[in-house]
This record gives sequence, C-alpha cells and structure tokens, in this order.
Amino acid sequence: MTQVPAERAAYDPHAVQERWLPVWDRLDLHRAGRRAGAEKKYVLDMFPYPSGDLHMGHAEAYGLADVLARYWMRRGYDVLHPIGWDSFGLPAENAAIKRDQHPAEYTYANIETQADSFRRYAISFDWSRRLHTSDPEYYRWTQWLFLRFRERGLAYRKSSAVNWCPKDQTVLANEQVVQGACERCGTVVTKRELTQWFFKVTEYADRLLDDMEQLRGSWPERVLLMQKNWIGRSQGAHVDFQVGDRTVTVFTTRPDTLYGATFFVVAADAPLALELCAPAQREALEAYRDEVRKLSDIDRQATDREKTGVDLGVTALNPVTGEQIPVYAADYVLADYGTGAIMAVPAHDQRDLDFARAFGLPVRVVVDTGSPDPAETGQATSGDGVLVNSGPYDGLPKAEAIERVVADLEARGGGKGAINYRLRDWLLSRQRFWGAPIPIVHCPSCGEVPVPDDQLPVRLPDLRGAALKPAGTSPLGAAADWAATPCPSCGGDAQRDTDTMDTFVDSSWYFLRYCSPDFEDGPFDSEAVREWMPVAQYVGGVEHAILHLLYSRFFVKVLQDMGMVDFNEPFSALMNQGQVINQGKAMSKSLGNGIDLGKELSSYGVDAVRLTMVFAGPPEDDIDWADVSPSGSVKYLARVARLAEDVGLLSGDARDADVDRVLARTVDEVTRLVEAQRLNVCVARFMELTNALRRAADAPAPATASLRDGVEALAVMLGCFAPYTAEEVWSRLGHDVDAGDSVHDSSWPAVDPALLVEDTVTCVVQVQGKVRARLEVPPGISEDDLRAQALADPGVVAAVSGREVRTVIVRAPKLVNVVPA
RNA sequence: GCCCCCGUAGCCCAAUCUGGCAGUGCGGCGAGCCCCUUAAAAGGGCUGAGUUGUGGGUUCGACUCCCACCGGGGGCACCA
Repeated sequence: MTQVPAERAAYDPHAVQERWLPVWDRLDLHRAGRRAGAEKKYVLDMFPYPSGDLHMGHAEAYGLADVLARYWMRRGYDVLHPIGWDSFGLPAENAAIKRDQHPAEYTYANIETQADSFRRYAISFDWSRRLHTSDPEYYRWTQWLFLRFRERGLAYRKSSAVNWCPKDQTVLANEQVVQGACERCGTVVTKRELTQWFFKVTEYADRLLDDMEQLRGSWPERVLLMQKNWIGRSQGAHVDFQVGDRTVTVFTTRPDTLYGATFFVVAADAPLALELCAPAQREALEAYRDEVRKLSDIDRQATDREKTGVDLGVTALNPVTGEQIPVYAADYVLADYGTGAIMAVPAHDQRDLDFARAFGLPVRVVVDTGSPDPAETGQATSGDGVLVNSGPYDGLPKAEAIERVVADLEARGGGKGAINYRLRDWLLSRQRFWGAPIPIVHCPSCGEVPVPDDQLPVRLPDLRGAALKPAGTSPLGAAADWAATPCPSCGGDAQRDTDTMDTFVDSSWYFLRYCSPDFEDGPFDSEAVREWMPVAQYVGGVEHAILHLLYSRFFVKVLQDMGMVDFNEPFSALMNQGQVINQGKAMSKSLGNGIDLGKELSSYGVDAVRLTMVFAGPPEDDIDWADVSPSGSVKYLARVARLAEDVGLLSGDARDADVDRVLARTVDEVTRLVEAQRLNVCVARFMELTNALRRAADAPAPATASLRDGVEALAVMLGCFAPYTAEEVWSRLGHDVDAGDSVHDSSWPAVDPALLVEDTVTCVVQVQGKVRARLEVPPGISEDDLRAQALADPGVVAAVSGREVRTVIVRAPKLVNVVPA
C-alpha cells in the first residue's frame, strides 16, 4: 500500500465539519427554485415536535430523506426540501406549568436548539421556508380552514360519549386511543358525554378507501392495510324491525340469514335500550347499565368475556318471516357502530351463539355449510353454503341469497342494501391551552357564530404557569377577559369557544404551506402548490399510519372539492423508516438504554453517524445500536479521504478499462438502488468501489485519469450520504469549493452504456444440477456452440463418466445442465 | 382468534421479484504474516467461518415457487 505521511493519516471529522459548514451556509445550495426550469421534486420529512434536542430517531429519519433529496438535486431536479415545527402541543404546556412559564418560551427555545442541530447534521433543508404551527401567521390559516370546513358542513358540534384521558384532562379522537389507552401517555381512557367539535371524515370514507389504489406500490403495503382496516367498509343491508310501534333498523352483512334471526339485541349503553324497555324490566336494565358503565373499554372489549345482557320484555317483528323475537340489551353490541342494534343469528355468528347459549335461546341453522350443528358444537358456521329453513330462499347459495333478500326487501319496503364503516368522525376539540383556538363565538341570541375572516387569527390569551393547569375544561375559559367578546353578528355579549384544536389539524396542511410560506391571501398560493405538490417522497414513522396520514388525505380531498388544489392525494410515495433501538428494546429513560445523539456526533462526527444509520440495514428496518458501530464508518471515511489525497497527487492521463468498467457498473447499480430506496446496499457498493480504486491506485503504473474519474464520481454519490467527507474529497481533487465549486452543486455521474457490456460471461456447466465446470464465453454465443463446448469440457466428461447423456438444457450464455441417463 | 411480514456466516445485510456459481460489507475475539511508524502503541493490508429455521412437494435444477410446521416481529380484534 501507498505510504501515508503522518500528517494526513489522521482523518479528523470535526475539522472537516468546521471547515465546510460555514462555506455551505454562504453558498446557499439547497434553496428550492435554484434550478428553475428543471423538473420539480418535493421531498418531505414529517416535521418534528420541539421537545428538547434532536435524538437518534431524528438522525435516522432526516438522514434517510436527506439522501433522497440530495440525490434528486444531483440528478438535476429542482428540489423542495423544507423544514418546520409542529410546535403546538401538550409537552410544552406541561413544561410551562412546571416551570411557571409561557409554553412559547419552552417551544421556541427548543426549536432554535433543533434548528442548529439540523444545520450541523447537514440536512439539505431550504431554510427560507421554515414555519411553526404555533405562529399566529400559521394558525390564522388553520382557523380559516376550520371555518371553510364548517361552511361545507364538514365541521359540526354534537353531544356524544367521547374518549376522555383522565391524565391529560382532555378528550381524544378515536385514532388517538390505542387498545383503550391514550396514545400519548398510556393512561386508560374513559368515556364522557360532552358536546364537542367534529370533522366529518366519514363523508369521505369511500374516497379515502378507493383512492388508496393510486398509492399501491409507492406506499408501504401495511400502511394501506391499516388504513383499510381503520376505515372498515362493510357491504350489507339495513333491515327494519318493528318493536311495538317503533321501527328499529339494524345493519347486517348477512341478510341471507334473516330466517335464522332468533332474537334481537340493542347496545345496553345506547338511549335506544331505555326507550324500548318494558316498564317491568326497567329496574333490571338500569342495574345492568350501571354494571356496564363500571367496565373500562379494555375489559369491555375482551373477546373471551362471558356474554351478559338483560331481557327488555318486548319483541321485535322480523320483516321477512313475520316472526316475533325477544329483544335484549347487551354490552357486546356497540352503541356507535352501525345502528347500535342487531338481529342475532346464533347459528352463523359466534358472538350471537355465545349469547344464545348463555341465555337458552334457540339456534336455527339457515345456511347449510356442511359443518356440524352449531347448537351442538358451540361453533357458529359463517362460511359458504346453501340456504335451508328459509322459505322461498331454500336451495340458493349464500351469495345469491344475499342479493335476492336485499332485492325483495327493497321491493317490499322494510330494508335496503347499505354500506357501513368502522371509521368515526374526527373529534377535534381539546380542553387544553397550547393549540389553535376554535374561531367560533357562542351568542345567547344568535347561537354559534363564526369569527369573521378579517378578525383572524383569534390569538391565544397570555396565560402561563399555574393558569394552564388542566381542570377538565379548557384553561382558555379562565381567561374571562379574553373569552368575553361581542357577537360578530348582533354585537351583544357573547363568549368565545374556549377549546383549542387537536394538533393533528395543524399538521394536516403544513405541507401545502411550505409551497408559499409567506403567502398572506390564503393558507397557500394555489399556483405554488400546483408547481410542487403532490409530495414526491414523504418520509416518517409508521406510528402515523392512521393518524396524520389519514387526516392529511382527508384535508386534501376537501381542499380538492373546494377547488383549492387539483389533486386528490397529498403524498405520492411514502417511506417508513425503522426505529433506532438499543439492545433489542426501544430506548427509554426507565431502561437506561438511551443513546445520546450529541455524544455519538462528538465521538465519531456527523458523517460517520449518518453513514452508520443508512448502512445498518434496509431503511424500514429497526436499527439496534448495539449491533453497529460508527467507528467502522469513521475508518471507511478515512480510507476514502486518504484515497482522494493520494489520487489528487498523481499526474498523467492514463486510463484503465477495468477501472472504468467497475466505476460504470457501480454508478449504474447505485442509481437503481437509490431509486429503489435500498440505501444500505448503496453503501456496500461504495465500499467495494473504494477498495477497487485503492487497489488500482497502488498498482505500479496507476491509471490516473480513470482513478480521478472514479474518486470524483464516488465523491458525488457519497456526498448524498456523508456530505462533509465528500466535500473534503472533492476539494482534495482540486475543486475550489470556496469559489462555489461544491460537490453539493455537482451532477450525478454519467454512465457510458458501452462500459456495462461484458466482453465475456461466465457460463456454469452443471451435471445433474451440480456445478462441474465454468466456461468463459462471448455473450452472444449460440446454443449449439455452447452445448458442444460444454460437452467437450474435461470436467464434464469426467463427471458424466461414460454414461449416456439423456438431456442437455442450454440457457445461453449463462448455463448448461447435462443430465446423464 | 384473524390477517400481514420476516427466518441466509458471530452481526447487520445481498442474491428471492424474474428458479440456474450462496456473496458484499461490518464488528468482536483469537492467531499468524506483511507495510508504515517505532520507545511503544495506534493505523493499514492479507488469511476464516454456511445442511440458506425444519419437513415435504413441484422441477433437469430450489435460498428463490407451493404446502405444512417451528421461531421472531407487526397489525386488527365483541365492528354485526
């Protein structure tokens, strides 16, 4: 190996960082619009929440997106890669209470810390478009959008049983309740009857589901699956049953089993249960409802629970059979799904069967599936089959029966085909301070009155410290001076709405604001949005699979209907990066297994940490920090730096076809790998290329021109992953970075297709599937020539050992398989 | 319980889509040799390691396709 003088044997990543960062700041390399006229690409990271400094997770996510953004810049695209902060939210509020501060102090101090870290971490952001959702200039438009949604009937207030987090003292959307617990703090969620604001997401259920077809292939399959499950479309029918003089509609996916409905159940906690109940059963029902109320959602939803319920002492009339069946109230029927009432078909539904067996109710098979009688086995039969005991429908297969029953119901009245969703409307009110106030005034005479657009934003009052303590109602209510306001409509005394919006409202449109962050005539400039949107590549954690991503999709569809955007999906492609974990577990304070990003960066430098993150595995896989070490990356980067130094000192214009070919193959492959987002493999290829170039540089008569091209191309490609080292390499090759010739303003290396063509290929000759010989042959060799050559090969002859050859399979030019008798 | 993904060297991965040579890289430990620098260390280079989770099937040929099982991860789950 070439002798390395001591003064440059040491590669000091920190010196490299300090040298180039100020130069880059001056050159302003990442401003969107810099390549005006070129095709545009919008690369977006899910924006950060400003809690403390950046951590390992940020380093990974933003590092990955940065590779893609820089790659597209090198490919000549005009790239928008913006940054902002999701800066409303609970942690700031809780910190403010603890420290007797205003939430803004904590928030904006952390934003500055994170911004500075991002800069040193060398993320290619366009800093000129920075936004914060807690700025009045931003939340003005969040409020404006709320009012437009309300005008379209998509924001409305209703009283209902809502999820309540006792710790955070606020209501939560369904999406923010995970397995019965608060998504944020893990506290078991309870129910409260409250009047709250909702967005009518359900009106968009079909489009949210159907438009996922466009995303197939460019979004992770599991995210699409999760959204599909969350929306939960069920095809079925509404069927009307008469209970006394009332019509009670049920939703069923199995109208074919109407003849098997032997009882009827309403949700015990629904008002309907009380309304239907016979006076004699009233007391029993009240007692049962008290029991149900005591259960947590988690207990209630346990599927292995005994079925419980109360006979309401009335009957329901089956519209098809004319039969009167008993009506029960039970907690296994959910008040807020379907109509809150069901027809129970114990033979063909496991839950109904469990209930029937607990209460001694009849089980009637109406679809013969070939399985044994559910009444005997306790196993409901839900599969395909032929109808029996079903009057005129006997003998029909299940699918046909469903159609016929629905058609008959529609013809006669008493029911019709229907689609039902699991998705509920988005509860957006929050009883907390640090969010966008809901721009509504409640007037004793005019009712709900929107704040006029020209009075937006409705700014937050100046509350701090103890005044923010959660008290079950919004702290804004305590700011009496703020809440009291003249009614915009009649001028009389009125009160502002004191709730704030869910912070997911803020983040449902921020990607649009980036296109024109200073626009003052609306939330965004439609012209700018047309140029940049939809986002070409979105990068973020899978934890938002059905929160932020569903909400943003909803927003864009509404904006499309408003004529403000001309596309229906905000994010054309989505990458979910994995988590950074340690010793097999998520990092946490209680486990004490946290890794401090700042320490890693000061030990190994930015580039080594970035490279380690990307190289550790496929982007979507978790990285166990115990399995990797940036020290290997430091060594690699040092090797590259040394190589650049050595090659920079060589003179001459000799070329070597082998070096050129290796380079061409690497560039070609890395290009395809980046496009396929297989970034870890790219790094492996860089290492191979580096090794090949090193060997070539150490040869007795180095091919200087080929080597220079190779190292230069390596610098350009590596620059997307390890920007500081690449700039150093670029500079060592003689580029004057200070004068503006930066590797981060260079072009992706071109590939000469002629260099990708192989002179010869290796043909494998197998005998009975075992490799017995290898032949170097021209790629265009004919089957006959190849067969002849293979059969003449001594190794093959030996392996066949005189036996007769039964078949020869030839796949020119790569393979011959000889099969002896 | 239902659905999805994944099991390749000590480790993270590649080759699986489209069946045809099982390979790149990394780290730890140990050993030897070489280079450089030497007071020493550090640094650089070379040299290893495999029944592709198990069993069956399809095929001339299976890490690759199919089936079953085992193991790991994730999602959904009283949604009618």
